[in-house]
This record gives sequence, structure tokens and C-alpha cells, in this order.
Amino acid sequence: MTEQGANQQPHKPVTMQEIADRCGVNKNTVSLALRSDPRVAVATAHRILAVAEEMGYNPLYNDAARRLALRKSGKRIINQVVALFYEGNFTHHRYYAEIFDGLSEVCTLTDFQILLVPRSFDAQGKRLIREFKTLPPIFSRGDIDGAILIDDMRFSKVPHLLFREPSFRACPVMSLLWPAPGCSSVLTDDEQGGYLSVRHLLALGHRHILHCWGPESHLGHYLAKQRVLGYRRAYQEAGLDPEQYLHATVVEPYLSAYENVARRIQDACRQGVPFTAVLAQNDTGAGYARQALAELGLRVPQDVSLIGFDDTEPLLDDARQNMLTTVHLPLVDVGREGAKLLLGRIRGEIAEDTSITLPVELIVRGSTGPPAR
Amino acid sequence: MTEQGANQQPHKPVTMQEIADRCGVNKNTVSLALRSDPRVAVATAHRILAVAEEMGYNPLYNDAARRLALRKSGKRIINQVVALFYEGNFTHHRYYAEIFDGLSEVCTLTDFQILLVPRSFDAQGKRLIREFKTLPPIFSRGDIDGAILIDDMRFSKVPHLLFREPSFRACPVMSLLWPAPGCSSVLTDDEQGGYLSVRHLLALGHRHILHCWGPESHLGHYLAKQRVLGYRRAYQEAGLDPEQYLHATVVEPYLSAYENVARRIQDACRQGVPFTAVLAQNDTGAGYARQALAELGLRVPQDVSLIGFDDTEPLLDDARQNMLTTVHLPLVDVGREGAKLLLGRIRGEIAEDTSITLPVELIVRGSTGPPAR
DNA sequence: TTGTATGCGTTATCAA
DNA sequence: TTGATAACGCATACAA
Repeated sequence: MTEQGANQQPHKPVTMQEIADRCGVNKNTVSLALRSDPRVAVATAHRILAVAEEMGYNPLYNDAARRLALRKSGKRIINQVVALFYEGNFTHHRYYAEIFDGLSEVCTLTDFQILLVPRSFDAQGKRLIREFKTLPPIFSRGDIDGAILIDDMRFSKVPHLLFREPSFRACPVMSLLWPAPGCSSVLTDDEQGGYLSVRHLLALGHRHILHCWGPESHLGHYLAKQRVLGYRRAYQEAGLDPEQYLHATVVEPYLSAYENVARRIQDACRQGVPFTAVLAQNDTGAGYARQALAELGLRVPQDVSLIGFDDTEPLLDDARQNMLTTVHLPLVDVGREGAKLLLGRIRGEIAEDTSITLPVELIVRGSTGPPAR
Repeated sequence: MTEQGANQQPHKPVTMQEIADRCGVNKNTVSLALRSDPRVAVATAHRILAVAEEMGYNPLYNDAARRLALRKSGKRIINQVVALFYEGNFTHHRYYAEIFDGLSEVCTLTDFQILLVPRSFDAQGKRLIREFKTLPPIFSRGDIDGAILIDDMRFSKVPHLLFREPSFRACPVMSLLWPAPGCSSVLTDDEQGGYLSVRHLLALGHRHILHCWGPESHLGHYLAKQRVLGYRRAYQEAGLDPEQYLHATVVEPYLSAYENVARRIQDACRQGVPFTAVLAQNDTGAGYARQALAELGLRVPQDVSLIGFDDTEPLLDDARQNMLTTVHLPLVDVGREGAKLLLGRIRGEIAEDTSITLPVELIVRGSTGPPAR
């Protein structure tokens, strides 16, 4: 793609030379004055600024010239644009929507714009219509100041492409939800979330707990490992051997998310695993678990306690109230803090890549109670 | 905001001069060859292209120079970036999410990126944190090829800002959902939606119909007028006087959306309006209406028939199935067609601003039936 | 404190 | 078909 838009009148902007002529000074005095360089006499500067204002001078109109000139000294202009790489599903999942809202809020307040770079799904979010193979041209032009990666982006080719792109590789990158080499990151404390869940169940008197995991993404695998560490910590803190009481499930990728949950629960029952509580992968998974348990005649929480994760989706009881005990994730803050850190790096206020982990909270509702047996 | 990012190594890209030196030709022969100008000899061109490839030449790296040079002849480079102006709520409403999905799909397939320019709400989407007063700098730099306006954007200052901005005003603008002067547009046929709704009710035997409208936005007001035209057409086609049978409601802006619906229905009952069917503003409004009717002891559809609009939100019956008769809007296609038209304008394939109206469809489910009285 | 000269990498005009 | 030269508008080193 080259030149020629549907454009006519090619807008001829005011130049420094024209201001200089009107002021009877040299154009580079104008250049200095407009950048409020102290070397210019106050009176001259004042006059120049007034004339520039009056003539409608806007430095952005001649940005190409500035960029060209600036190459000699190796300086860069801040574009006030960051790119957001995502899976193509943030309109459909509250989980991503909340993170996006946080990003958007901070970017808006700081006059940065977000450029979307979706992993290419069709409008239904089902069919992958194109994988990342190259970066959009705007990156090569050097018009992007930084990048934000959500979800499995860390495991895509995107980081490689970004670090390889000469026009971008000096720019900071923010990886949300999990750490990535060469990036800053904002994480949720899933280990703590796991710990809080099991501690809660142990305090209620539960011992044997089923850890129910759905089909894996790269991110899901990482998070599962974190949470299991937390589960173990809670058992150990209570003087119990996690190996004896914690029952993990094996994931079968060819099954649907629901079937994975249902099968694991059915298998556990059939094998006589004496579990009295289920830890779901997330709130959706908790819904699957309740359904699967119901089909086995098991009620929540009377027969089995159930804990979700994320706190993005309610599990409704008969009174249409959310009954799900779950781990609340500060997803909006993940977005907010991610944006803040990235913009700090871009502005040079933060020198090094920085990683922070945000605390999570266990919300106790009705889906957990003392064990029946 | 001026220079100096957090950047170090200032990436020194290959220039045409360097290629020319290696090939023993003049740099402007290289310039012509790289743009595959027929004036350069085939053999020379081939050699130059090979060397450029080998040296890793990328025209995008020196885009600033190209833009500067191109100013003389008044040409413009296509940036492959369009701006999306929106209300800050498309992550929270399926209505907007579907339009966005359509936009995103087409942009992805055509290698265009979307730059988000939200009307500035905070992360909860509640508090307006900043109104549009100026365009982001990227517009003044001339790095945007076109703009898309959703929802009330048409009535904001945005069109004014766009048409006033010298670096943008020659670019095409797409207004979605309603027409706007100086813009292309993609609309839904709300008049037809209104017509189909009333025709369906009349065919079932209904006569007196309550038209229930919630608090108004500019867009809402426009759409309401369209639909009322359709209602009238259906009555007239049946040889009935709409003035006698169509009962519009007065909106009270200080009431919530639910209260507006509930009050109107209560008032109509109290005043003895013999309505047997309700036309809601949208599916959410239909939910409100069912609730308000239930509080008056009226069941849907036995006592009152109910029709929604949009087909974005189910009204669940006891079996958790969607029972709502509603007008399905092709929202994804609004996004798709909007993007296609805009990109066509940008590429110069479409010369004039174009307006299209997409057909809607009445989906008959369980919320409508013959009148009881 | 201000003016002069040069370069940034490209495109375009005009000769050769 | 190719080469020389002049913009494009700004920043900067250096001279005045």
C-alpha cells in the first residue's frame, strides 16, 4: 500500500520560516523560541509565540520534518499511542473487559490512545482468520510508544516480533497476568488465591478436596501451577500432607470445558475419592461443577462445597442471588496498574522493567459450608 | 509532550543512498526502482531490488522523509489506521460489542488497525472523566486515514473537531446507526422493525398497543421516531387509524429506565387504556416491562403480548429458554459494512459518501400471542 | 542573543 | 534510461 488517499486539498500548514519572516528574525530563532529555549531573549520569544499563535502554527502539522531532523541526534518523539495485543475476545468475556476498562481509564486520563492489535478472530470470535506473522506498519514507522500483552500473547510470536523490530525494540512492553522476559508485568496473586481457598475449606472441616481444571491454555497452565502452590501451603500450614488430601484432575484437551469438569467429578465419585469440596478453575467452571454434581444427586453446599475463581460471573441460587464463594481478582486494577507502569516507562520516569503482583481476596458466599460426611 | 522516550540505541536504518552506492547507480534510480517505476531498466531494477532486500531495506523506516518529500506534490500516504470514536461502553453492552466485532473482523482482514478514542468514562463506565475538546495529536500528525462514529458521537463535538482539523478534514468519516452530514453511514431499518412488530400484533388480533420508551439519548430519540413511522404504516396498511390505537408514552428523564417503563404501564392501566400488547424500546426494556406487568398481575403472553428490539438479550422463561419475540438487528453486519465502506472510501475505490440501510427481521418467540380480551 | 550553514532521506524536475 | 540538483521543514553545531 503506497500513496494517494481519497484526499484533495493538501492542507498547506504554516512553517517556521513564515513566522520568522513576519517577525523579521531567522527561522531557527523561531525554532528555539517555540521550544522555549532560554537562549532566546524574552521579548523576542514573546513576539514569536504571539505571531505563531496568530498564524495558527501547529508543530504537529510538520511532524515529519521534525522526525527527520531528529534522526541525526537520535532522539525520539513520544507518539502518545500504545498498542494492545489481545486474543480477540475481550468484548465477550468480563475477565478481559475489566482489564481493558482499567487500561482505558488510565490511558484516557493521560492522553494516550490505544491501538488495537487483535489476534485475528472473526466476528463470532470462533474462527482464527489470521495469525500474527508481521507487525502492522505503524510499528515500523516508529509511531508506537509501547505495547501491552494480555493472555497467551506472551506465548505467541508477538514478543519476538516486537523485540526484532528495529523501530520498536527500544520501547517498553507490559505483560499482563503473567511474567515475561524483557517485559514489565502486572500479575494477580493466584498462589494466595489458592491458599485462601483451601485455608477456608480446612477451617470449615474439609480435608479431601478436588481440584478441577478445564482444558489448558498456556496462561491457564501457569495459573494452575501457582494456585496449587497455594493449596499446598494451606495444607502444610495446617499440619496436613497435601499429597494425601489434594486430588488433582487430568485434563483431556479433546473434551469441552464442561465435559472435562463433569468427567473428573464422575470419575472421582466412581473411584471413591472421599472429596467434600471442589475447587473450580474459574466461576464458569464452578457453574459446570454445580451442574455435574447435581446430575450425581449432590447439592451445593449441603453435600459438596464449591469455590470459584475470578469473581466475574455469578452462580445464581433459587432467589437469583449470587451464591458463589470465589476468589476476587482486581482485574480493573491489573489494567490500571499495567497502564501506569507502561506509561511511566515510556516517559522515562521508570528506568527498569518492573513486575508487581496484586493481592486477591476470598469472597465467602453460600457455596461453601461445613462438610456433610 | 515532546521528545525523549526511554530509548537508547537509535536504530540506523538502511537508506537509498547506501543501496545506490552498492549498485553503482544514482540514489534516485533506486527510488524509482523501489516504486517499480517502468522508466528504470529491468536489469537495473532487478539488481537494485535484490541488493535492497539483502541489505534489509524497509521503506517504512524512513517514512518521515517520504512524508516530507511528498508534501510538495500534495500526496498522502495511507497509514492503515482508522479511529473509532465511541461512548466508552462497548465492553459492557452486547449491542456495541457486536458492532465492534464486525468492525474488527473487516479491519483485521484488510490489515487496518483500529485506534480507540473513547468518550472518557472511568473503568466502571459511570463517571465521565473528560469530554472531547481536542483531537488526540495523532490526528494532527496526519496518521489517521478515517474515522468511525458510534452512537451519540454524531451529536458530540467530534464531527466538528474532525472537519476542522486540517490534517484530517479530507478523510472520510463513517457514522454508524444514524445518518450524519458529511459522513457515510450504515443504518438499521428501524422503520421496518416497527412495521413488522405492529403487523405481527395486528395479525394476531391486537388493536390497542402501548409503545414504551425509556430515557432518551439523541440516538434513542432518532430511532424512536423511525419506529413510530413503521408502527403507523402497519396500522394504515390494515385500514386502522394509528392515532386511535397506538398509545405512546411520555418519558421522564429523571426516572430510571425501569421506572419509566413501570410507570407508563401502571398509568395506562389506571387510565383504563385497553392495551393488549407492549412494544419495548429494546430487549432490556422488555425485561422491565414483563416485571412491571407481573407486579400488576398480568402475564406474558397470556394477558399481554410483548415485543422487544435488538435481539441481543434473552428474556428467559421458566425453562430458561429465550421467550422474547423481538426485532433482530444485523449489528455485526453494521460493523462489517461500516468498515468496508470506510475502507473503500479511504482507498479511493468509493468516490462519494454512501449511506446504506440494513434489513431487520422479526423473530417470533413465545412472548406474543392472541389477545385475551 | 541571533544568524549561517548543513544534514535528515525522500521525491520531483530537468538535463543528459 | 539515468544522473545531477533542488525542494520538503526542522534541528543543531558553529560562527558572529
